[in-house]
Amino acid sequence: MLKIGELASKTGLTAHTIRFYEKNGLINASRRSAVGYRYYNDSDVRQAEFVRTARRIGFSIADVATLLSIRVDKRNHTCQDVTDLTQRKLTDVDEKISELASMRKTLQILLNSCSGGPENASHCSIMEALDASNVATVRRRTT
Amino acid sequence: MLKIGELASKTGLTAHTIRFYEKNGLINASRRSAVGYRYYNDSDVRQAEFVRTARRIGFSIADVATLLSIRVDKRNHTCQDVTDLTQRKLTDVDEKISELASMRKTLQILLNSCSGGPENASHCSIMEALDASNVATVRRRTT
DNA sequence: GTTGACCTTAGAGTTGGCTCTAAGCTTATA
DNA sequence: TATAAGCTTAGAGCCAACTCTAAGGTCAAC
Repeated sequence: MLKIGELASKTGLTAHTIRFYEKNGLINASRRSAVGYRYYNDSDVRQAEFVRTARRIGFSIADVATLLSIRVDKRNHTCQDVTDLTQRKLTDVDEKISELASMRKTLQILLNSCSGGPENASHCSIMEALDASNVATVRRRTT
Repeated sequence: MLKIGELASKTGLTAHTIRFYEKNGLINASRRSAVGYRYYNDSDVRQAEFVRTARRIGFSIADVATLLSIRVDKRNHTCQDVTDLTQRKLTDVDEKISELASMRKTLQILLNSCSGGPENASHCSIMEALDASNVATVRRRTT
């Protein structure tokens, strides 16, 4: 049986985070000592690792709670329940990526438009583009 | 001279957001009526549009404040000041994209590993992969 | 028997960017 | 003149996921 600090170093979570996850129903200590210390058995450790893995992949705390509820009762859930959640997450991630890709593209265009040199910014094409309110009007440099 | 609601509909910001930006030094009303109504002139409107454009591209409020300080005093800033900020932002965006791309890859592998069918989740390969703590061990389906 | 590392709790603070509320005043329209 | 739409402020609330604090109790080692 591990104490919270031991679980922390084993999982790479902090003790604070473990308590926070407990408050959110993701991790629990199957035993408490007489004075209240948390003790984690092998099954608790596996659950904590499951949580950590799922969080790293990008599942939210609410998602992980759902995954755990499937995990404890696999026979009453289908593979589709799991893939649906995973697919939703993938769609979220794709949306975020495309927003960022759009920002990236604009930033890159801005950078290409400006020399970046030590001359003063009076005619800086990035500043002009931001002022134009229509960043699409920015041109690549040809010099 | 526009009132705050007019500026809001002109820029696509809300009046709340405009006041919030004012508190953060991004937008100001060059005139107040006797009873305190904000009035925006053309220059204020252009600044508000600049702010909106920069925010849409992904610059933070602090970044926009920096850009504005360059904007009001272009002669004492260089193109490099501007490109440095833009480059930093691009690097941030790239970092976020690569985190998301890594999540995306894992999610896609998980999805490929599981049929997603109506059978119960007892042998769901996604659940198994999350349990394995080593999601890299997951296999694509060959069926 | 004292030091120092570790544990407990409730609850507040952080980050960033809004978003909203309450309570009241002003202005435009019918 | 009545009503509705719009404006003012300070300040609270929201979101996610932590992160930290205060004030104290416990435990192992020397």
